[in-house]
Amino acid sequence: MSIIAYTHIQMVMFADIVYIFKALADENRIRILNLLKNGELCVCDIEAVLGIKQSNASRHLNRMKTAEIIVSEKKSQWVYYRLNDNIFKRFPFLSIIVSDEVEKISICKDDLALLKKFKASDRSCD
Amino acid sequence: MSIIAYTHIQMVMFADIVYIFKALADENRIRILNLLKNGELCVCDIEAVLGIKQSNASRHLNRMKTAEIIVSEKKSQWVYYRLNDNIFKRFPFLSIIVSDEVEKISICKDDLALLKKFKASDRSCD
DNA sequence: TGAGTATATGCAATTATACTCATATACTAT
DNA sequence: ATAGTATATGAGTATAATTGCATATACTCA
Repeated sequence: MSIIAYTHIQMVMFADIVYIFKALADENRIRILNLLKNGELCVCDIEAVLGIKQSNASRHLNRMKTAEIIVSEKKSQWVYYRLNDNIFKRFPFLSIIVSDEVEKISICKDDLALLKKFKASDRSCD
Repeated sequence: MSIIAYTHIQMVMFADIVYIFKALADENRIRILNLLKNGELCVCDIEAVLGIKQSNASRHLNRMKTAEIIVSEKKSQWVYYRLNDNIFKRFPFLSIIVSDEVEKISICKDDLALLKKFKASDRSCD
């Protein structure tokens, strides 16, 4: 690895960071990030816990995927979404939000309990 | 001070945090926060550095004031805006954004240079 | 008091966002 | 192949956000 690699400073484009804040500026999407902090989930999990329409859940996930906050992986008929480790390393404040701030929100706590219940039920896909 | 004060856990309402993200989800407002990190400024400073209309600057400032990210103080005919220390203590990720992330954005560096030049000129109000 | 300056705000136009319904696509299992 | 399930997406609607212009308000200074 050349010395240039060590002296390289990663500039952030406005588009990147403003787009990230836009992605965070929605109650449903914060709730989704909260759900994803313990591992990957498919669209139907999120749809069920948040109590929103499938198309709506899919669009929120896509918005965060475009902002590179989450990534997706198709496994047979399901698409699993998870937090994008790379962006969390690049923007450390994101980790604080997902680990600390979300803890303070009561709906988010409820969501985690509901997710656990849903995962244990026979309505979950796995 | 009673023991209750020490055991009190501050819950965060969704409205609060989502509103903060909405306030951050705009290029002009991020640029304003960058300008304010070294101290208070009046509306005309911001208007000049960002090259936006006065009414627009005023509205962006008001949006962040409503989200409690900044506070204002009237001094004779000027209104000075500055970062709200309280909210930065309450939401530590805000400090990271304003100190670290904004550093990586080239327009923000340019803005600081422009602000310095503007403040030294005779067009500045102080 | 009157002119000038700084800031806020009503109104209107434009654009962006969130949501739903209906449908398309992709995959599974019989 | 066919039916069923999971996900994505086009179209339409409703609401919110951004901006500029014009104007109102508040203050200063001569």
